[in-house]
Amino acid sequence: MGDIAEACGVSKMTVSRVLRNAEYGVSESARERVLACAKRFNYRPNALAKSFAKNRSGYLGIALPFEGLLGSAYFSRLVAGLQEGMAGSDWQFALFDTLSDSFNKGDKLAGLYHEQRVDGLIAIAPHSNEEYIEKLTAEDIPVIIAGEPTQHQNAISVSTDDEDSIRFLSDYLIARGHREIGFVEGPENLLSARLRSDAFHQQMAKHGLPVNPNFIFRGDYNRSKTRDNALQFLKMKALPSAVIAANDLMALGFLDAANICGISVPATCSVVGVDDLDAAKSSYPPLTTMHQPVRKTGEIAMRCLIEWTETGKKPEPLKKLSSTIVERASVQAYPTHAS
Amino acid sequence: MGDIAEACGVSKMTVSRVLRNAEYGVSESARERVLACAKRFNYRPNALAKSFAKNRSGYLGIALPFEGLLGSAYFSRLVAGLQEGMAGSDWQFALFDTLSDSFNKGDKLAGLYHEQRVDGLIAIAPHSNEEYIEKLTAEDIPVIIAGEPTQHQNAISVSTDDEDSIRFLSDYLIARGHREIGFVEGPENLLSARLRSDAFHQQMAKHGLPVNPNFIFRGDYNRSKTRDNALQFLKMKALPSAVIAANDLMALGFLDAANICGISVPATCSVVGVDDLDAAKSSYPPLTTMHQPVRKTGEIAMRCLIEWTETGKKPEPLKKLSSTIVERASVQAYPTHAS
DNA sequence: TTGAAAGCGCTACCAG
DNA sequence: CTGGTAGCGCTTTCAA
Repeated sequence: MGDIAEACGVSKMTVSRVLRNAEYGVSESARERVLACAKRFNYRPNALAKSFAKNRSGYLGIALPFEGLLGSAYFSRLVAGLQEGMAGSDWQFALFDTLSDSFNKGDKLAGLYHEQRVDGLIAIAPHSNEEYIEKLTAEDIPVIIAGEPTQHQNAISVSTDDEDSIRFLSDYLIARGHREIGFVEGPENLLSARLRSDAFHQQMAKHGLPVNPNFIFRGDYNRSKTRDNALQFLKMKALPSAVIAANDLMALGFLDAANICGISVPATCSVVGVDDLDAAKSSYPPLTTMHQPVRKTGEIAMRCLIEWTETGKKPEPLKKLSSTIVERASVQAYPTHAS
Repeated sequence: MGDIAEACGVSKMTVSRVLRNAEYGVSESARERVLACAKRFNYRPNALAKSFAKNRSGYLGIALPFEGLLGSAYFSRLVAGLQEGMAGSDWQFALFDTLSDSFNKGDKLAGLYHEQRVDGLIAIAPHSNEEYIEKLTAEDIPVIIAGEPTQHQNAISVSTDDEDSIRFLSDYLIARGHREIGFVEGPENLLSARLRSDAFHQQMAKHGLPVNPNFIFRGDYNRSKTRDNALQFLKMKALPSAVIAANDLMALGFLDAANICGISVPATCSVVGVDDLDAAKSSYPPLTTMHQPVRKTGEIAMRCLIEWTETGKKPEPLKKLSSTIVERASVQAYPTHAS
């Protein structure tokens, strides 16, 4: 930078101003000269020096459990949103695994911030409210939880509204004449799965409809496991006219089983899921499901985070985005064999 | 750091030495005092300052097309390897999308390096030999291509050996009495897909076996597309006794179709794939496939990159890792109806 | 074994 | 509108 100042016969300051795109405080002629010179010298601003001087790393961290999440459609959608939310800005992504260094996750992540490796964090932990959130929040580190509502006091989160999806789906099927409705459960130890299950039972109760325990089975958010369980389930003499799966993966597993058994969906039994995975578009038959605005979640989370790190002002604590139904071909309205 | 030097009655230098874990050049007593003091002060080294002084960002970039790859099992496996390769080191991951900023990918990535935002790059571009590789290589930027062999001169890559997998699979089926073998093709525009296809034809020719064009169809590395095409395919009166899918996703799609049609795998038709996705373990029936050492690929790539950035010595140009078969339940040996 | 000094490349702050 | 000066927190170099 000194070189180019010298070559142009101006001070480093002027050069700095021009290069920083400061719109004021520099004459046009000087600006042009400097710009030309910079190009000639093939000048590259040094991000390290800049970071150091401004006391900002320029990196925003994404913290998530690599195993399981990194390869999921959910992650890629969320990141697409994060990207969108940071479009046009000069921030960069850093990536951290909350599983490694598990012995001291809180310290690790907090350290990242204190050591100025990142200026803020997005925590993706849809599967549990990890304890590290508490520590980060307590230390006033800019961190936003994406994808899961959290019970932590003062923590900021942006998520989709799981319970609402299930309620909607229950109403949807009931409105279409279904009375006997089955449910495929997610893993017991996951908050979101419990929330979904509760919402189903509540909504059935609200409509005065009984829940037949035979029509409930576990799939653990897993396609092949659900398939295997459904293979048993479908042997029952009396089937429900519809089944709600707590997520798409399980709905897909149910379809796999139905195809193997030669049971027709939706003629014999309707199926709905939650998530709207890419695969739900092209399943056999295409799956009616709740589209979760995961991408939007990421976008909002990122905007909040940037706002927070740039202004220092902590945003509102919680946002829940609601889902919308995508009607495809796995639901039969007014089934003739409905009880 | 000054504070703690003062408090201990030593110089900043001594403190620096202690904190850097320099094994020599400092007395035990001084070391202990400094360490204690640092703990008391809750001292945090500032990574920014360190980076600046050492002229290293501490970040290694992973460049990939977010869309399509970010949510894939392939990506997560590769990253697991990268992580392994960087275990114990002080490097961090940065993440860049080769699709955004597509207008000037080369410049963008090169810029990242020149601006010192990253000290090296892993390029994951299994689907094409992007032009930006050329630019990076020409500028002697430490970049390693993971997952795909490359034709670029001087570029360094670590990849799995696709052709070898297909050759092995062909031999494997032939050795088990199969004579009429079908093939599910990947997308035409992908190098790896063409390579796999060529390998199949070559190997059949080598054994003096004809390839029936009716037994070849396209799946484009896509599960549901393959399912739909296979649904047609399986209507043929004469089927091959085995089918090789150029990847697991397509093998899975083929299984979907077989299940829907009620065609028994492997009794009627055997199926094999390439990749060994998680889903291949639990498909119906479980899939016999080639396990690609994707994780290993990542690990080696990362080790090479670190070596390169730390020593400045460019590693050997190309490594190909070979695959091993995982025998499950989708192949029938010595089918009775083989021609 | 220790310490003093210089400097990494940039920005902030205050003068002119 | 412009330029000087003073750091940012660490490492490197050299001298004691």
